[in-house]
Amino acid sequence: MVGNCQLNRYTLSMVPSKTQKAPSLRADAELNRERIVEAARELFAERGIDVTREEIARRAGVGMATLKRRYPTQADLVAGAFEEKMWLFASGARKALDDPDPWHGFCRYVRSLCSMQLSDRGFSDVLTMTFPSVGRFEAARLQAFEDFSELVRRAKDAGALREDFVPEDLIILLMASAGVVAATGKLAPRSAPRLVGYLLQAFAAPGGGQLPPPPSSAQMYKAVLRLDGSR
Amino acid sequence: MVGNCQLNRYTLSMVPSKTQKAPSLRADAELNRERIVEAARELFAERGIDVTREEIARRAGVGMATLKRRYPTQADLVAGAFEEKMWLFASGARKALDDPDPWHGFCRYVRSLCSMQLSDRGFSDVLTMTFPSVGRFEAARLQAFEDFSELVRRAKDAGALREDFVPEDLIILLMASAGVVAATGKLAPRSAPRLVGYLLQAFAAPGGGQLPPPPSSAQMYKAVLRLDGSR
DNA sequence: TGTCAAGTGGTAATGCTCTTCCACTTAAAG
DNA sequence: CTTTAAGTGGAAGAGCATTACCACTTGACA
Repeated sequence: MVGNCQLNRYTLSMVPSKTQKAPSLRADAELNRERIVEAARELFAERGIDVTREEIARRAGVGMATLKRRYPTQADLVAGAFEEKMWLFASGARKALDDPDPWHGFCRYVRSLCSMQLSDRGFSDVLTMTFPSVGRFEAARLQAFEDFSELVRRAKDAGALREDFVPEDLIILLMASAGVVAATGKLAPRSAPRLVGYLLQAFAAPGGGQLPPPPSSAQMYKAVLRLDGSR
Repeated sequence: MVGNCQLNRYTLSMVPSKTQKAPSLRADAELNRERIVEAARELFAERGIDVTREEIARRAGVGMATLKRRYPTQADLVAGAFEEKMWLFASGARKALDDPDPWHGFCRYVRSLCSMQLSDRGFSDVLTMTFPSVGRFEAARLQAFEDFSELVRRAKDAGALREDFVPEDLIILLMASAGVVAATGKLAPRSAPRLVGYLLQAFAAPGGGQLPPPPSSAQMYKAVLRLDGSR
């Protein structure tokens, strides 16, 4: 499932070379492929991974047939659009390990993931909910999970992270945050970080930590009712 | 479900009488209507509010035309299926106010909402995400929000709830929990309460509180990949 | 019991997206 | 420049869920 990589230091497989994916594609065809990926990234980021393929083709300026030829299914397209970002997600955990203060690295990493979710609804979907391209990202996911687990160990040893925290709690946090992002739409930048703030405080062994301010009551009300045209 | 019970306070508006909704419906037609609502409740609970209307008609044992006549849109159907539960949701906040210990009432209420989400995916959807029947439940929602706000005030006065908590944080919690429920499928009963446990601890002024145990790593892995046939 | 409007289910029509097919275009190699 | 296979867009077709229609059935009331 995890694939054949496994990367002593994931250098090679870390960045999947494009030639690997497109071994021999005519120049114009390759250009079209890139346009498609770009269009998919934009639309996924704006509206999540459920945008229609026709719309992607339209924005990319290609015909449906071309899209279909390059990326036969929605899952292929999602994989193509988010592969790099998944590795960014993974490399973030590795970078967090470099932080001399493991708890600081932990918080920074979690917050950075939340930011990624906020700036890209599609990525938020991919990380947690509705998973169309199952084994596609497993290498990256596993790598991130292993590094994060090590980070957890260190943060516990430093006495900053509660002992009963388990790495799977990160997944729960990502799902929770994704739920908030999906539900609050435009207001997400105000509410999702607040959730994360609460959770980081709950994860901390003693007390510490700052809590971001909440959105206003009226804003929240509109968000729930979707009166603001979100989603 | 909640029926015509409930609390002299908001007796009238609390329970929308069925005669109001169906002023004069032939006996057999009324029976069919009830069958539809029942079928919708079952299917919504199992698979969320996106089940196809055709399937609902099939389970109810009526034709599509009948369904359409009674409940022209999905939103009408959702409103019909969840109206009682929304009032249960609201009355829970009122009941929580009766608790002599406001913080205890607070926690119990929040946990009960989480339970409702767990036992009914559709209700989880209705409470937070994708909201098709906008102004339909607003009376109940508003009632719940007011009572909950009062509960928050008391819990703060008792020194049990942190001062910077705002009632809107409950909505964030519900959205977060809904995200976890939606994402983890069958595993939700193990993961959503853990999220709520963390959050309640974060909400508490000092420390206190129990944290439910997390699901196993393998389970979580399968949940994320949707290998368990969930959803 | 007879009447009839309310109520019913099947089916055809609509709308939306994805998929398939095919004649035309064009990059690339000799 | 010529050749040709890779690549292209549009249009037609298939699948699915919702909506509209219509001839038939049945509860309710006199």
